[in-house]
Amino acid sequence: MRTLVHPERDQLQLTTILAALSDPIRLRLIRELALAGEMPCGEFASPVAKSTMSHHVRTLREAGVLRVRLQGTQRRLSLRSEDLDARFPGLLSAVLQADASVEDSARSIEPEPREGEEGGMA
Amino acid sequence: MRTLVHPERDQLQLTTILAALSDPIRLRLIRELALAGEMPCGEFASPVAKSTMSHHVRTLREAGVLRVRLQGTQRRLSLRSEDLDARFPGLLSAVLQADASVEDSARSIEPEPREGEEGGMA
DNA sequence: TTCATAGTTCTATAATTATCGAACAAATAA
DNA sequence: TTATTTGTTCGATAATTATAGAACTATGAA
Repeated sequence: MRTLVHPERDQLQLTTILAALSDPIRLRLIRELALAGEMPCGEFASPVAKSTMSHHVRTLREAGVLRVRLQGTQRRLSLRSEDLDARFPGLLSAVLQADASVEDSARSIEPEPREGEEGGMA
Repeated sequence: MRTLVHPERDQLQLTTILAALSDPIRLRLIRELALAGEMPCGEFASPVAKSTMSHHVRTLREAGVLRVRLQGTQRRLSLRSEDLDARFPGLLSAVLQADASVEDSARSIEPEPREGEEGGMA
């Protein structure tokens, strides 16, 4: 129980990373991390239960988006910016710089309604 | 049955787009589109059924990643590069330029095994 | 009109995924 | 030692998603 599994840089998979980033809660976590540099898991205020948060952190870690460092009773999280930049140049910064206005916070509360298709066959 | 619904540029949502791009089949389609410019749905050789392909195209269209234009019996697809660039600068190009070596094609055939966690509590 | 082409929609199913609460585990403080 | 803090893991459930086949629709050609 000492080390956590993190994928190697050259094993990072684009689709896995995109999937990891496509969740509103995880995206918010990533953004806070980008600002804070390194922060403990629990510092992130989220509307979900502890076990759910644990699941999200695990998803991000296994995708290779962040690194988890054990320190005392807490796990300190940090973005794997260098690895991500090396393998997928520009991806992380594009995601971080993206306009976070309405959307993400909104989506985590209330998913947008499925648009009603207007047109018989399309 | 004339027009298809496409989200407006300013309604594009990052998480929705990332989710749309996180599927191996859809990612491959997007890459072909980026090369071919505009191409009919059916030109894309995929291992999935017609109805499944239709679902993927719809997902991409509703996310705002591509545009579908009706022409005769076929639907011509094209990337919404300008809209994407305007709203999320650098995102599409980062995804397109990403090393597509092993991973994506591989993942569509055989998903990578869930790594066995080694460590009691993490 | 009849047929072929291209794709959608419906229905169903299997697989993932998000979520939570309860029980557990490790490090540290009292 | 016992209790606290910080998080994980397990088991269950609900929601989403990928997939396919069958029936359907629209366009254009014979």
